[in-house]
Amino acid sequence: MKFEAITIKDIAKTLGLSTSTVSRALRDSYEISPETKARVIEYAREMNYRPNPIALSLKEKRSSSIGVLVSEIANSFFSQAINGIESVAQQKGYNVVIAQSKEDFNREVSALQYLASRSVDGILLSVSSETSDFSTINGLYSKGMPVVCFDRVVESIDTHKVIVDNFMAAYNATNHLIKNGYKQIACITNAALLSISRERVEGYKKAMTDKKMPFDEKSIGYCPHGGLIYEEVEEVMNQLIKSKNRPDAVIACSDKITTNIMRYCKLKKVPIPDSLAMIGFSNLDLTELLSPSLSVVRQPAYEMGKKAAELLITMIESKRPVLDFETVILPAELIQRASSAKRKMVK
Amino acid sequence: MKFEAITIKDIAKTLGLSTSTVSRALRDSYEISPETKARVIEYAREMNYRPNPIALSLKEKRSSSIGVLVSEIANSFFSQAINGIESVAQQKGYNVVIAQSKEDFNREVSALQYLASRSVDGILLSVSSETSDFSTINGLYSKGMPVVCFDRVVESIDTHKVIVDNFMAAYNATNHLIKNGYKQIACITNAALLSISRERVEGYKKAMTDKKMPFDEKSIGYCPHGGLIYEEVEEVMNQLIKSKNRPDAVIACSDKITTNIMRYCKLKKVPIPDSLAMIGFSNLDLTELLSPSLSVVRQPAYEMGKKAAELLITMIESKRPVLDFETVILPAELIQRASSAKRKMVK
DNA sequence: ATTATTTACGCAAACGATGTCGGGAATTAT
DNA sequence: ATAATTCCCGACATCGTTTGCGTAAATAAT
Repeated sequence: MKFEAITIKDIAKTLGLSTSTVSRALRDSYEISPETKARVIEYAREMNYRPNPIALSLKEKRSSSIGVLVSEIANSFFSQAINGIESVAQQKGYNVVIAQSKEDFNREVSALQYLASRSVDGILLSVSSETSDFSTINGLYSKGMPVVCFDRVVESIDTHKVIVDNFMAAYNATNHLIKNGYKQIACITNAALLSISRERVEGYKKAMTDKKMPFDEKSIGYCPHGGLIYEEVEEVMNQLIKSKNRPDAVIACSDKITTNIMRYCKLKKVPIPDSLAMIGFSNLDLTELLSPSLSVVRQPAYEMGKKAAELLITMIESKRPVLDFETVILPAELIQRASSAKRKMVK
Repeated sequence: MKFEAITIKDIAKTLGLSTSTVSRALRDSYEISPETKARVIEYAREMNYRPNPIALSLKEKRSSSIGVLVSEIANSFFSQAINGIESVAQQKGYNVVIAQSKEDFNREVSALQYLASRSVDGILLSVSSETSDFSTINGLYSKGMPVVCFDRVVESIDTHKVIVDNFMAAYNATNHLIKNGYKQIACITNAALLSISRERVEGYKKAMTDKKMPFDEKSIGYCPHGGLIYEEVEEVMNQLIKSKNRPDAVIACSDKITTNIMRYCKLKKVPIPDSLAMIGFSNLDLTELLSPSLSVVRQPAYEMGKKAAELLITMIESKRPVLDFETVILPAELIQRASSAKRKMVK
């Protein structure tokens, strides 16, 4: 089954003209007589002619499309970011090709390879949590593929980056828990080597040391798959709950980790916040409806996507190599709700 | 800034061969001597050569990509469906271009036009709630563009369709409320002309009449934007709550309507289920964590996406026009939780 | 009337890859 | 030794579109 669209050739044939004349008539060239123009335009409209973008791409060496590579679409942060990306792309005449890595390094590499081979003009990238080898993306970038990183950035490549102030976000979230009277605060985050993990852990550590709170490396739990798998969160939580210094509060550093901790507490009947307070990074729009209503760090996902897409399109359309790179740092929003309410003074 | 990939021409030039020879060597043609083959393959590997898919598309008149048009990516049902689509596409060598209508008819038409103009080999469509004029999609389909509808189908085109048994899903959900003792059951759904709305309303009506429950058209509320806008849900709820026959239970027929009713009840302090029980269509994976835990009708979104993509690719790859169409009807799952718990006998 | 200019269009090349055809050289058959 | 066959490879057209260049006819300038 095949869809055959009408081409300039068809128009030329029926109208007894050459393809060049038709092409020029459609582009309203001064070289074409008004009568011919009218004939061509009328017929093209009638037949609902649309230029074949593939032929254009081949000729122009650009596809007017951008690739987006994220770990998972079914994640509120990323789907909101994609919304932002789409809004810009649509407006600037680009279309968006989306690929998912599912936090899997091999899938990431093959997705990049695909996007690369000239089918997209640029790439918006948020690396998978497994990725520690950046040679694929580095290779593409050094060959001239415009790349903008967002959220999870690659330090080793020098390009535009759009991130959230992860340090401050985690610092503020931790501080909020401290202020509300919690003493043993744990931090559960993504894979250790991810930029967002490192920055968030730094923020957490800084808040803890600033306030001279007790903590050690055991207070920090890592989820190599970003919490995508319930069991990895369960394991980390089991460790923490059973440890000598059982935490009375936890800060969850990703969307999936946040919801999986809630699930864990529900299953294990750990009351929040009385037995364990929590605040989590999340972009779900119904965290207020959870039981208990959830304190969250909310990232400006839509704006991040928008900004990243704008930067990418600027790079793509720039005539000369871009050398001056921007790192846009947007603030996250701290929303205080019941899950991190003031600690009840027991004893 | 431009990314210039290596081409067959470049290889031909450096190796002192013709492009045809290089092409044949890479495709392992018997016409090429083993030595030449080895030289070409080795050099291509070294330079990380990849055929330009755009050139291929132009020649083969196919792009190996499929378009997906949904109302909104940031919707758990659709993002899960897209996951299913992607899994099939990836495996069959297609890539996925995603477009959103945002429940806006004009955006839907322009997205279809874009996808159409030969840049995709087929389209997976779930129409927007505003759409009542199907001429664009009908036109494309009649010109030979393979289309598979899923979830929200277009009756007027005869093609493969993948849906949920909306009638039974709504019937069972309503019955569940009846069994749990609720007397005045309202139904809030999407735009009236959407297939899913009609089928779900039919299921609701059947359950009500079967059990001789009182209801009239005023018990049914419609949200033209599919609940995407809080205010439209608010208005419908206000009407219902203030009506003479105030409902004691409600069935919400879409993801967004479900969460917005919960939000409404929280804001207006309507206790669930004591003052208003509810069950809603939802594919969120944390409805159990809501307060109260939410009874839901869960659709097999991933499977639907998978099946729809499989059918579409079959259509695309079929040599002769497909005439025998399948309508796949999958069952939805009813999950009973606190929000629709047995009615407390007041009075 | 001759030349210069404008008008309005067609021809051909290009983008990258593939497939058809054809042909020179080497090998085998007669 | 000549004819037939095989082996390798190159030239060319093609997909749809744009664009530089060429040019016939019409008009304007001399």
